[in-house]
Amino acid sequence: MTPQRESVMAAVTQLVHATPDQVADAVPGVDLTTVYRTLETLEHIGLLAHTHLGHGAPSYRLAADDHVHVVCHRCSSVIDAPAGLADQLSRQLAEERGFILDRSHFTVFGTCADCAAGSSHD
Amino acid sequence: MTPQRESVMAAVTQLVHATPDQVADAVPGVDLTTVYRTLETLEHIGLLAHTHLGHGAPSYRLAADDHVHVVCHRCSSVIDAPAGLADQLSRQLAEERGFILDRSHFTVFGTCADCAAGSSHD
DNA sequence: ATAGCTGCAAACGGTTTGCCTCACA
DNA sequence: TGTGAGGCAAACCGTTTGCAGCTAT
Repeated sequence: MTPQRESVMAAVTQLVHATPDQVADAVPGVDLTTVYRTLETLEHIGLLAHTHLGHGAPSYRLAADDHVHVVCHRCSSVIDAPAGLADQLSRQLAEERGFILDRSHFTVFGTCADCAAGSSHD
Repeated sequence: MTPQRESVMAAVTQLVHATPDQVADAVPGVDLTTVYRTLETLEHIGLLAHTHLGHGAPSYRLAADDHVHVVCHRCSSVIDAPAGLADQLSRQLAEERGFILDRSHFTVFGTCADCAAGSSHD
């Protein structure tokens, strides 16, 4: 655990969800390359997890923070839902196909209630 | 419907799942930029849909081909599962949160049976 | 004439690579 | 003194933008 790694962990902890770019901004003095390499390392040893919350950069968070993501692609809001939301699907995939769902990577897209209500704009 | 658009539709139909790059390879003489713009247009008018099957480029397919994707991130295999797989989750999100799940964009990740069995590597 | 589509080239965002340096076992 | 971590710059991939030419109203 180098100082840079401690800083990156601290930044992700504080930001809850963070792209590599956001992490780099939060840890001035640490090179962006180092941020990428560090995020990868920390994920590999199981401290962090990432998922894709949209078209851009991936979002990192603490692996211990076990929840799934529900993203509105109209307003881009991200809802953190309890991990249990994926349980039934997870069970079904396991039973029918022996497939082990990775919940940490689980994100679904759609239209949130607010956007569905005021569904004027595209 | 220009000739280029017909070609792109034909290519996606034939490839089943195709990245913009793969489409461009399948339609020589059509510029990559045109492929991007055409895929976007065809998606907008409801003929195509795309989802993200991994870290790289998005994958386009016919919108009429209504299924969800299950991806093994160990061997990168893509399983096309019936759209019904998402029904329970879809219902739950609608009831609890008024969230309308977009099935065309639905992809889940995990470890397939084969990789889970021979789980030596990585 | 006008509007929309195409091609080409350049810009762009996000990420990775190569290489050289430094710190510490 | 050798191994791993960090910094910097350049390459890289996928995508978008600007612009000019073409085609079919």
